[in-house]
Amino acid sequence: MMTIQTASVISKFLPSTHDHSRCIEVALNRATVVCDLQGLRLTPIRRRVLELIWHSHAPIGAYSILKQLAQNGRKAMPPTVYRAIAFLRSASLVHRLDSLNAYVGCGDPSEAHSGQFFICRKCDSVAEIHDAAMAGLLAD
Amino acid sequence: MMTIQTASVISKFLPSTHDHSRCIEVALNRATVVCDLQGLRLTPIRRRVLELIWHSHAPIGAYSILKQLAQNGRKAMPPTVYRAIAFLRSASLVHRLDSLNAYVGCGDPSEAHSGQFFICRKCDSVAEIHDAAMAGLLAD
DNA sequence: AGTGTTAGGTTATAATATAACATATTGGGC
DNA sequence: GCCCAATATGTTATATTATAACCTAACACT
Repeated sequence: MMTIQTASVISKFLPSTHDHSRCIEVALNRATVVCDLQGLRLTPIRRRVLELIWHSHAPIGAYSILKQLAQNGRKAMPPTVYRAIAFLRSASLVHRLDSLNAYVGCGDPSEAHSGQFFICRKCDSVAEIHDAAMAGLLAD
Repeated sequence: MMTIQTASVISKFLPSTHDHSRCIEVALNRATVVCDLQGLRLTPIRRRVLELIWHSHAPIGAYSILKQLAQNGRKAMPPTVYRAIAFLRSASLVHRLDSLNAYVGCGDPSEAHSGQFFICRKCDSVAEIHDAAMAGLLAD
């Protein structure tokens, strides 16, 4: 038996009543700042994809993003979306949820990290935690 | 900040020198017992797929299993493999590693469980742990 | 303006997984 | 042993997710 500690909550489940437009606004503003600071280019496509991912706290699939991009007049193909996702992930603005083949906005893009997620089966909403001490097991 | 505890090691990384034929043998024997006890049918296809998954401690993809099944005279199609995998997973004999779209034998099929995995980037080998207390976060 | 770098467009295809329906095999009651 | 219902497998087609490869456009810097 071993012990794992020091997990911190990055984002919690929010009540369905929360003002989500505020979440989107905050996320986009943060993204702008993060990219500015790091000399990254948050182009219109990348910004739009991030906005679509933040449409809710539920993870969204790449082809769902693609459909919505296409609706807005743009004709978009898969590489467009996957490139935007790759960029956003590399900037820690978005995480991939492997178990769902889907993507979700990161609540704390201040620095690169990998976290763990809890996915609500009722509302599909996601909470993120970060555990800094798991490496302990690797000593075995 | 919150604390998560009580993670137990289900299977460790093994030295590359270990007698892997023994691992396969043990896994197949355990599978026979587990299925017997639960009234599950470990058919030749299912047994063969389990054996292929246990070919090493590295996770293996469904289509890789498929190719190897096909080599042995059987002509196999995707549903054959996916059904066998579904059965083995339902019996906790195999786990899916979402991040790799791949499957790995379970070191402790004694009862249903979901675990966490560490994947060695050098040898692709997998170690499994189980954490019983993560539900604490859900109280939020 | 010229040029090297990064971003995006376009076409095609790879890799993973399942739907839907047909056939075969199995285990259990009689 | 025979039949039936349930389970397992075969077969065909297609859905879903993701990337390769190559080309053009926009940008940033001199």
